[in-house]
Amino acid sequence: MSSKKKRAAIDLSLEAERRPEEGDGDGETSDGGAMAAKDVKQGEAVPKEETGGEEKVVEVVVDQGEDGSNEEIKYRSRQGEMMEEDKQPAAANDDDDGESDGAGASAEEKHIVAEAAGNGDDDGGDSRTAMAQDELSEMQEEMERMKEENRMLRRVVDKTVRDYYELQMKLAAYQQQPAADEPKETEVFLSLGATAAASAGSGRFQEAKSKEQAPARRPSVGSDDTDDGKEDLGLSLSLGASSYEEDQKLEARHVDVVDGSAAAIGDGKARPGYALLESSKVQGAPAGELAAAGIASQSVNPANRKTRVSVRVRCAGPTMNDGCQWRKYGQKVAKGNPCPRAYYRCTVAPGCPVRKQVQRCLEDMSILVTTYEGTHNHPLPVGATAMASTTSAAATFMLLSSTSSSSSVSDAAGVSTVPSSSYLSPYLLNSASHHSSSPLLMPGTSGSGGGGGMQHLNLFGHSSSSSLLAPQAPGSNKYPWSLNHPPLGGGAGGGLGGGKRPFWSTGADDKPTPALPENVGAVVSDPNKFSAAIAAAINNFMGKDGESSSSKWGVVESLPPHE
DNA sequence: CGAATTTGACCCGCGC
DNA sequence: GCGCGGGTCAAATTCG
Repeated sequence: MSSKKKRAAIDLSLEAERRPEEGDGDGETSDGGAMAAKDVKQGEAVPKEETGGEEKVVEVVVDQGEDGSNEEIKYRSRQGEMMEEDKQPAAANDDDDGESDGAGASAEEKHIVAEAAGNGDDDGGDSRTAMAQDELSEMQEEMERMKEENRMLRRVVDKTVRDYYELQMKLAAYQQQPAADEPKETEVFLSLGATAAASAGSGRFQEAKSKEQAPARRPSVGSDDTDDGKEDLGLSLSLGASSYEEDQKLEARHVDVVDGSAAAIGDGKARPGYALLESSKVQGAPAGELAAAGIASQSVNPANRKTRVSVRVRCAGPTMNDGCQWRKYGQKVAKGNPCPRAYYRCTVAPGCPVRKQVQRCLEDMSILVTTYEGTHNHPLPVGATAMASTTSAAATFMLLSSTSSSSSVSDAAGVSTVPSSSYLSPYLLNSASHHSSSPLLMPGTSGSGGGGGMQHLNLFGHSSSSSLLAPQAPGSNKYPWSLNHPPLGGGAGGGLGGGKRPFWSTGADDKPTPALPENVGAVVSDPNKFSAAIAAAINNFMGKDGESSSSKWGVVESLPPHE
């Protein structure tokens, strides 16, 4: 009856810092505010679950400086209220600083005293000793004053901190209220990256959702229309989990790696053909592999789980190199997006049920949206494993973050180490179906208001404009990928598996990549780099308040295929 | 010649 | 019940 659904989506975005000169783009952005087909799709899919569900959204926006350092962090509730980044850590630090300052003062004082005494002993002159003593007393007085001042300051700080906590609690309570009322759907949206990018990204998500959701739900994010121009590109990973408690329909989790410019794909639609994730099938990968992937074998969850992992990557090739071998078995133009959607099947192992859909993002044609479904019944190539591991971790991290967000969003930053991501291991991993039993996940879904919800986290790097991978073939085809392109290794050639065809990822050798920044590199082309990029994003995110290393955001890029 | 891709047709679920 | 749209199948075609 009550087809309750838990849905959690986490979106992690790695935004590539782009150079202005690369921004010439090819006018791909011409599609303006048009919604990406996948967005539409998502929008279509979500409605079933979200109709009537009230959403709670907490958005974390991290502004990044040009160098990628985080300059500003804000939490934004769904209702649009925005409060300054919880200075909790900062406040604590201030407090500590204050104490340490005090300690430092005392130490200094002692030092001075000792020095004065030493001088006196050395010189032995009365007058000089008297002068020293006068000086000393003066300094002591000053010290006293400073101490007093320090105490006052500390009181002020304490009070401020208390006030802050109070406000935070109030906010949390306020945010939880709606969730309690309508536990069906909760959504946490976290974005990291340039404000513009983040808001743009969230905007897109909203855009996608607004399809089926009440428009009023996300007032805070606005102007989706302006997103197009931003072209914040990069890699984002979003993880979503949805469980249909109704009968054994299926519980789906999907991790989307989405760039900020596009919405997550996930359509939670239950399709018959999705019965790919029976845990029983989880057997192919050797333990070592699983371990490497950060997957701990675990209690199998009763079948009926579908895993969907959506990866969005700026990629010029027909597909991104995920380390697996794929064979194209179909292509179709989805409504709302002129770019055809290609269907691939994993050919690494004969009976592997894993499939993937690849489609260009309408908003930014340079972005490739790859959605994986199912679980491999065979050991994964190293590259695929790496990606699986990373995306899993990212997803897990997101979940954890969002989980804690219900009480205190700031905790998200504290979730630095995400141990086993097994439960989320949807991405290409055999054990994809284990996730649900994860204790970590549970609190997230159930705790956040009883129904689970949608969580979104975006890690955006700085976004500038224009696509990194500018138009490959300037005269010929505006969107070469939108046409039936020769394989280029993308579909079936796939990478590490030792496919016959060289993957385009390595095509860098063949063809000089136009305007590709060295640091950008073909991350996507190399699954390891890809995962590294995600990891970097996560690390960056976690270390945001620390001296956020100006480390560049991972740039998920793929080199254009050689033609 | 075998393998992979293309592409139109078919199937199925969902909304109206 | 019908139409729409997404996903899959399989014959035809292309490529190495």
